[in-house]
Amino acid sequence: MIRVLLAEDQGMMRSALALLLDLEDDIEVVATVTRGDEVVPVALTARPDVALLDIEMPGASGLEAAAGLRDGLPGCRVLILTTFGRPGYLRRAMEAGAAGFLVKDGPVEELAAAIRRVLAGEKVIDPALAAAALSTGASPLTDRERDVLAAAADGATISDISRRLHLSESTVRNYLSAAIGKTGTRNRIEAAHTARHNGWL
Amino acid sequence: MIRVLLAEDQGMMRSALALLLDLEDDIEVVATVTRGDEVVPVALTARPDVALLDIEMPGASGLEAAAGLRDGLPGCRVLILTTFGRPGYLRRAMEAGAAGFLVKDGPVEELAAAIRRVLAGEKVIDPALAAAALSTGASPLTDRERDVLAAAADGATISDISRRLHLSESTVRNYLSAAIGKTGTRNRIEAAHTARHNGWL
DNA sequence: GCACCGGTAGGACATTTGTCACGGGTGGGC
DNA sequence: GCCCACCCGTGACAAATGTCCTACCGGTGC
Repeated sequence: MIRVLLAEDQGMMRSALALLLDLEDDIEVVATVTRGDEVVPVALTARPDVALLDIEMPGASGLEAAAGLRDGLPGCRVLILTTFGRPGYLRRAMEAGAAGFLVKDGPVEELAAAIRRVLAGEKVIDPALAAAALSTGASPLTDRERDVLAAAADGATISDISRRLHLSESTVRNYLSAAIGKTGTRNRIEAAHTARHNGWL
Repeated sequence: MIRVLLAEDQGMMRSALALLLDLEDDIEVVATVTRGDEVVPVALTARPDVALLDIEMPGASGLEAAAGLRDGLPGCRVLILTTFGRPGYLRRAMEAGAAGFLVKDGPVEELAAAIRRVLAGEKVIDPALAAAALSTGASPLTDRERDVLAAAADGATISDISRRLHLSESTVRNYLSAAIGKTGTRNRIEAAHTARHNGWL
């Protein structure tokens, strides 16, 4: 039996996946969690062979959880399952030691198949997505530029950001300008859009 | 047997729900579609008793599809199933003649139960959500304000919007200013956030 | 040692954005 | 007929935003 840990915050998706996976006779869902920060502690006692992680979760992202698992439970394979096939997500998933990356499109049968394949040591990645990740390249944003852009993306003004990040207003303007330039856009809103689209936020 | 039409664009969710519903012995999924604009045509031949509609779909939203069904196939009950419990969504769903409104949290068992209840003529609505919808109130935005804010939300500048909507730049500024005022926010980004959060876009 | 990059900051400047006061037009409700 | 809401527009003004240049500091790589 393949022991699976399932991390997914959306209730209906979580229970549907758990039910479907349990229908497979070689797969057993040994634990389900709803928050990213519960993944590692629960995995340490449940000892899954494969962890199926959503990315967008409260507490911690699936990518952070993947990195935590690599350190805390190295034998456990990580399979990322996400709504958004953003190039940056795939890149970061691989850097966090994930063995596979699936998007929540495509049929459910893919899922069980992917679980068996990562357990056999294979890497499971959508080829089209891999190509997109390679062509898009790594994020051009520095850490600070990312922070500032993320803050600006939810409506903060320059002075809000400067207070929130303990920077001078001039510095914030410089970072924002740099982020806009590097993303090839015309203002902070477009910059935030393309950064999000590419998984750079 | 309860005949169900399932409209959901996300592949894994769609097939998972279809499978789970078919496991119930009094429910039969007679059609699945992936786009909002396929709902009515398919329903006219498949003749479902209940239509289970996602809101965010390509082609047309589930809310538009619900209105189409009310006109084209009045006997069919509509059950909206969505990720976001936005007050405005619930309000618009009811106005479009929906019999129920479920969020994709909570267990899958709720789903089959809700289907049976709407077929029995009941309205199925999360009480907490109903309270939020009532307290938030209807959208204060006029049609034009909504259009302009929506355009601004994805990075368009004033002159972009004026060209896209065939308005003068001054007019666009006035509408944006009005939208910012009515949402009680400080700039277009915050205005877009709260409008989206409340389901006004 | 030196070049380079990232973080931080200031100043000057043009552009964009947001506000306000005002006007006109249209259509619906009482 | 009158009022009101919505549509569309102008002009002026203040505030925020975006760009560019300069500068200093610490670390990293050669």
